[in-house]
Amino acid sequence: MEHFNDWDLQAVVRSCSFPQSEPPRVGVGVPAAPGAGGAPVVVAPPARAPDGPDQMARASASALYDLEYLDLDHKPFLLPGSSSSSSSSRAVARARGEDDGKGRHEVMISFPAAAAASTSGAQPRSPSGRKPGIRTPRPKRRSSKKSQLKKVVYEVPVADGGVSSDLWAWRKYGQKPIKGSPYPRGYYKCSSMKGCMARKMVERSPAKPGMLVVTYMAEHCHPVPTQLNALAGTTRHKSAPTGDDDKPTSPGPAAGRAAAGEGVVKCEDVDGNELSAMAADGGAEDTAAAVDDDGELWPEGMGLELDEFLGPMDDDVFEFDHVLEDDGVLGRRLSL
DNA sequence: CGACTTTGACCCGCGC
DNA sequence: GCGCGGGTCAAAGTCG
Repeated sequence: MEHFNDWDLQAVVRSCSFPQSEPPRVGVGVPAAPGAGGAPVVVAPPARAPDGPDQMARASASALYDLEYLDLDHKPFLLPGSSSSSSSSRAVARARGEDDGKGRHEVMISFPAAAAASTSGAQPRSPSGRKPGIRTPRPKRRSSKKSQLKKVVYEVPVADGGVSSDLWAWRKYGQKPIKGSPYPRGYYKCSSMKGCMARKMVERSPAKPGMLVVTYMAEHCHPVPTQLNALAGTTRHKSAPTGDDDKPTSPGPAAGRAAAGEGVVKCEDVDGNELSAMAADGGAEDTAAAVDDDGELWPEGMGLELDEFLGPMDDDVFEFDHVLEDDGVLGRRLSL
C-alpha cells in the first residue's frame, strides 16, 4: 500500500556504475544454448541499496505492495552487497538452468535481502489513459520472437526491489494482469537510446510475494551510460512523495539492489541447466558504495547491465561467482 | 516541448 | 482451427 509506493524512479533506472577499471566480476556469461542461440545468461549481483539514494530505497518496497498500479520497478543489475555499513549480508547466489522447452535460456537471480526500504510515497498521479472506443489501425508489429530472446530473470526482494540498479533508463510501455498471479506484470523498454530493443518485465512472484521477478530480454544496442547523471533529466523525479500514493511512478528496478545485502541469485538457462549457484558471504558488506552527486549511494562495481552479461560470455563456461572478499570486494562466479 | 505513465485494444504464439 | 494468454502498440493526459 501506501507505504510502499515510492517508486520514484521514473522510468529511469539508475544503477550503480561500476568502475570500469575494476569491474566486478559479477558478470556471467552463459553460453546459452550452445549452438542454439540460447540465451545468454546474465547474472548480476544484488546490490544493496543504501538509503542514501532515496530513490533506490524507496522504490523498492513500495512497488511491491502497490500492486494496483504495480509498477514494479526494477533495477536490474545491481550488485549486491554494497552496503556500506550495514550490511550483513551475504549474498548467495544460486544459478540453475531451466528450459522452458522453447529453447530459451533463462537465468534467474534472486536476492533475498532484506531491505527495508522505506518508502515514501511516490507521487500519485492521476490516471490518464486514452479513451476507450477509439481504435486506430496499427501496423503489424515486428515479430519479436519471444521465445528466442535471451532472458535473464532476477528475483529481488520486494524490499529492495524498488530500486533500480542499472544505468539504463527504462520506460514503461505496458502492464498486464497475469493469469494465475494476483499481481500484474509491468513491461519496460530501454529509453536510453532510441532503437534499443532491451526490455524488461517486472512482476511479483506469486509464490513469493515478497519477491519481485524481473526479466530482462534482448540486449542494449548502445553503451551503458557511464554516468548516472547522464540519465538525469531523462527521468522524472518525483520529488517528495507524499507517501501515500499508490502509483508507482517509475520503474525502479530494484532488482539490482538487495538492500539488505543478502541476495540470492538464481540462474537458469533455457536448457534447464543449472547454471550455477553461488553464494557469497557478506557480499553486501564488501561492496563498496559510492556516492553520487546527489548524495545517493551507489555500490561500487555493482551495476551490470544485461549487455555486459550477455555480451562477453564464454560459451563453454558459465561462471558466476559471488564472493565476498576481505577487502570488501565482491566477486561472483557462476559456473555452468 | 519532450518524456513518461496509464490503459484498452491489437496481435501473435502456443496449447488443446 | 480455435481460443487463451501474453506481449506490444499507441492515444490521452501528466509532469518537469
